[in-house]
Amino acid sequence: MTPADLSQAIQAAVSSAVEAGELAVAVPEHVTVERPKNRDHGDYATNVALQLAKAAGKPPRAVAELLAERLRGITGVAKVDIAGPGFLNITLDTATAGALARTVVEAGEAYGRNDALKGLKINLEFVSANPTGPIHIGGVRWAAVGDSMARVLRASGADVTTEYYLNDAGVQISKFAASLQAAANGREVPEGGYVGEYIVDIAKALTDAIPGVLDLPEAEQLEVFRTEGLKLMVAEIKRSMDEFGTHFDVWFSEKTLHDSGAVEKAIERLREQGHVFEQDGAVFLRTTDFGDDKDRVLIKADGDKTYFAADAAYYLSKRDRGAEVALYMLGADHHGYVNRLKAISACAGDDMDHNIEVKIGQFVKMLRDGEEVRMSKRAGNIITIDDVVEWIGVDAARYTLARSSTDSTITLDINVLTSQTNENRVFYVQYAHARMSSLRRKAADMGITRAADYKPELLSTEWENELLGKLAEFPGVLAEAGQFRQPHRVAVYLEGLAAAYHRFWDNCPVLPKGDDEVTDLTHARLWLVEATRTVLANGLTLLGVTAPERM
RNA sequence: GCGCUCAUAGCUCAACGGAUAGAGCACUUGACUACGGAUCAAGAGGUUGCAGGUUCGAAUCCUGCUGAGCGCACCA
Repeated sequence: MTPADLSQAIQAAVSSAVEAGELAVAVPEHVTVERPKNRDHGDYATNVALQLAKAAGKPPRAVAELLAERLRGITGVAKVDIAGPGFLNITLDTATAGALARTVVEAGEAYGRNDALKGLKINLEFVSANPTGPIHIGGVRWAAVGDSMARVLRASGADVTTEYYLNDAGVQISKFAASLQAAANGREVPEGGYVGEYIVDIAKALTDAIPGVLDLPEAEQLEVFRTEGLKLMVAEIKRSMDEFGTHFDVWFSEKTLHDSGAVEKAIERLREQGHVFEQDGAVFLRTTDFGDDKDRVLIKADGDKTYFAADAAYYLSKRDRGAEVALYMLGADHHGYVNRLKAISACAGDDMDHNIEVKIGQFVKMLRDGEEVRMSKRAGNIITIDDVVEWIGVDAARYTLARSSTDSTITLDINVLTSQTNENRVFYVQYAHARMSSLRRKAADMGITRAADYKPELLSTEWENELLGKLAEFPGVLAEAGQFRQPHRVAVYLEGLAAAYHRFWDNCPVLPKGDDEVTDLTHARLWLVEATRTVLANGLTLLGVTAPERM
């Protein structure tokens, strides 16, 4: 019996009490069932009586009593207690709790998947760093979190399109091209241009690929550096992302929005909605109607479209392509954009509280030898995604970056992470998986296979009960991670699961020693181990981290 | 000046409005003739930045304050 099953059973109990006229409340849509921290509080606890008490006009404990009567009649429920202000503490019988292990093993990779977001079409945009340099550490955080986000959302049934927005039009690209040209000609990088090894590298790659480029007239030369340099840089970014295990379904070019007339069309559509006005020769969107602190220019007095106008066209493109929710993941330096982005949605006639979501992620600080390493894309002295992978590997990087809430700034100590000590929590989790894999190999060597006549009631120790409880939590954790858009919950969960397994390991021998017989308990524990291995592997996959058989 | 975000153990981080705020690291003390000791057990470590408010209950929600980061273009 999973917490979800129990939740439904409690809902049914509420309905029953309502129908019997004992409780005058609306049946709640969702009943919370959680694993109490304190084991004296049973296998599961619900606060539903506390929440219904006010509406019912009865003391919480009286409501709890009504429900407890009904819950005690459910098959598999061993005990129901009322505790504290009105919590219901529920204990399952051992066989019912243990049956979950087999359920998990049989579901395999599908265990944990749920329908919390079924049918929701989400466009998830992340990273989207300018293609004028390598992805830096902030982008790496988004690559890790965004990719996990996509996996988590899909596991909850959402239809997700991942997207990288390439700012391949405009002034920054011109500066990038000019910087390449300068480097190729051995000249000083122009004021405000890009410097760094990668500029020299790309310039060289470009002149190697197109030998006659330096003989062209300046203007033509610059154009070649612009188009070809951009291609090389984007290819670099794609390679880095690929090596990082991060996949984008769509690489969306800003330039195509301008070239196709999509920007003009977007402005027209916003005008039809009545939120566009003209002033001092420029065309504005009245974003202040929807919470922005000033109106935003779409077309400047000189006739040029702004970056903001392209943003509006891009949002509409996402919606036109079928996304019900446009989910943006932006760095903290872009938090000022949230209101204007949401206003675009509202100005287009959409629901700004539903059709658009903007997640802001805090910065990543890096320490080396106890001092902060400063990073500046434009200054050249940068920590790139490739550096991070080289230093700590994809698994440790993805796990470490994805295990914290994006609301938190995180500090990564390069010395610690390069030393590969067990401070990298990913090792703790992966080690648990390696141990289970080892156990599986060992069992196979001994000729032991899991018996079909699984006897779940034999899993009766506190360590087995705790581990089973953890396994049962997984689908709920996944659903919450999806609903709250917080993939880090998966990592936090996995650490708890790994800890529960390590404790089980220390207290519950699985395989027979010496000449001991293979017993039903051996088989039952093998089911439990395999179930745990399955969930650990499923969770690690959601984070884009490998589940090693050996370490 | 205005706005957004953040503030939890010495450090790095958790905690759908729920019961005694949890992990890891570091520190102290134990457990290897058991399937992988990259593990486990025990101990110590907190006025959840400060002050009010909302309620059965607040780290969580509201207000004010303090501190930090970031943002406030007819730039991209």
